[in-house]
Amino acid sequence: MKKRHEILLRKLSNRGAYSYQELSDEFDVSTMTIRRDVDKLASQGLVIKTIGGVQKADAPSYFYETKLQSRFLVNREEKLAIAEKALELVRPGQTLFLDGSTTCQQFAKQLTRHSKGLTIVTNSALICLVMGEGTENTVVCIGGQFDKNTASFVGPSSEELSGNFFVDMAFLSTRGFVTTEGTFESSVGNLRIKQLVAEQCTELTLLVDHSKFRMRALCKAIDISKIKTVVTDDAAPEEELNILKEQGKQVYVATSNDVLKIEEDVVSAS
Amino acid sequence: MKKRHEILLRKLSNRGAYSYQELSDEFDVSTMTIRRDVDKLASQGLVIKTIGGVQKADAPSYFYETKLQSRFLVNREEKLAIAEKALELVRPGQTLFLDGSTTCQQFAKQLTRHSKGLTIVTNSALICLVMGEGTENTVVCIGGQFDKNTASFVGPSSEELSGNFFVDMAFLSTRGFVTTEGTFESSVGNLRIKQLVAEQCTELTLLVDHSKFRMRALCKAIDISKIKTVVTDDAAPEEELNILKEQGKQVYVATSNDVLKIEEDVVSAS
DNA sequence: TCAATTTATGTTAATATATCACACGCATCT
DNA sequence: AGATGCGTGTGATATATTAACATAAATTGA
Repeated sequence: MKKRHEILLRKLSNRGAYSYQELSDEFDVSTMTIRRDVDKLASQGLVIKTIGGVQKADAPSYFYETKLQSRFLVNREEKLAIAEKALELVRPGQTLFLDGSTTCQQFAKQLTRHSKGLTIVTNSALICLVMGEGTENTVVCIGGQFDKNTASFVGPSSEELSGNFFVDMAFLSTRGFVTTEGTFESSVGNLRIKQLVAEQCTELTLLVDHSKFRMRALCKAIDISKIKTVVTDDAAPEEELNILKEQGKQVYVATSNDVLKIEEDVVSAS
Repeated sequence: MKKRHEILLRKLSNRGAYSYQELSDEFDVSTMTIRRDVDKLASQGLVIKTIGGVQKADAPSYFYETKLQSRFLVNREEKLAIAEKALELVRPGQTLFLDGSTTCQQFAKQLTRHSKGLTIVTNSALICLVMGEGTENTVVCIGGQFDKNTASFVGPSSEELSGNFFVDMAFLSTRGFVTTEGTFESSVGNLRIKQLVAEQCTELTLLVDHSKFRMRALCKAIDISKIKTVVTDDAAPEEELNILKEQGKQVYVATSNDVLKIEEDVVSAS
């Protein structure tokens, strides 16, 4: 590895992108030479060639999990809208629990931007990283066996530990939600932790996008009686929301700017 | 958000990059239209424009921590060489502890590729994610308060939990290493956990690049008597290695292909 | 030490790519 | 109907990329 290569990588880690011209001036070599440097680094995946310059290759590919990444994109706008709405529920100085769902990741991102002085308890590695960047909040993580599908910690030692935490508000997402019964999960891993958290929080808030309503899954997780508040998006079925209100639940409906369903055919055909 | 935009993002999450021509054919619109789509998405940071096409914006920026990222680049080749060498020490079925250092991250990456059936215990969120991707190993994480500088978990509850784990081999890195005394750390956060792990492992291996030798830091962490094996790179001072050998330590020296020091002046001047 | 070889670099011309400006079709609103 | 705004396609122009060649510097082997 050449000296210029090393320096270029370090420069990129400070500032995200440089033009060939800038680099040519700074290193005092021709743009052609810089181009050749960049070609080499790009072929190793260390940088990304852009038009007229070079950009840092953000995170090495192992920094994220592909399945999670794609799940992050499903109903992205609704999840963002729900996360923003949920911000209204948080009071200064509170202790919160967030599960490892992508909805809660969005929520964590919003919390990082708009709040400080909170204590966040989670069992998700990604939430820790999300909140780690420039946050003014304290983040506590429950350990345990790492589940790569959800990037969160599950199993006996998690459960033991989560039994020690008592939070003001728990924010949970779910796989399926039946308004007369409660929430459902399809994997037993997260089930137990969610149940423990539901037991030990003062208030339980459910973050559910419209696609979860009227869906059951393998196991019942949390009984409807434990849920105090529900935050969803404006595509959620009216009648279900009415059932919740009749039960005395607080219902928050977030309006997402642009709800566009994607024909799965088009995508899977590619 | 337009339908084409949504679909393009999902396509990119499956396959990393597309040319304008391909997209033009698939969507049956002109390349100009695709270019305009990509421009919009690029301005939102959702994709990256490349020459003749578009590439997915790997991880959202909050997926990684900037300081960590840059630390990852310091002595990168030496750390990689050390990580590869350390692979030789691992036996099938063992239980290992890895700390949150960048050297151990490299090691974790190598383990993911070259081993299976191991149980890895760590207090680092990044190691979990590193090993989560396609690993055949079990990963267990110690929870606790999240330290954003090292992306690892520290504090009382971590210490309590780490007291429950007994591993075959612990791989630790360090801030400073004096061959006649032991290792040194500059933050108290990781100190206690490293000490506990050192107590409770059958074998302790130190992964240190040459820059750590003869350096002290705020607190003494681990006494030299506890260390059984040292893995370092070929720029480590000979005499120090001899001192280790005289003490009966196992010493492994990794040869990095290309050791080039970078003048800090040049970098910091930028 | 010198010549031979490789490697790194700069210059130019060609090719490919990106951008701009304009015109068209289509929907919406008054 | 006419006006407005939006998305789109076409072609001209500007810019960037690549390839080919020439030169300079470093490396190698006798």
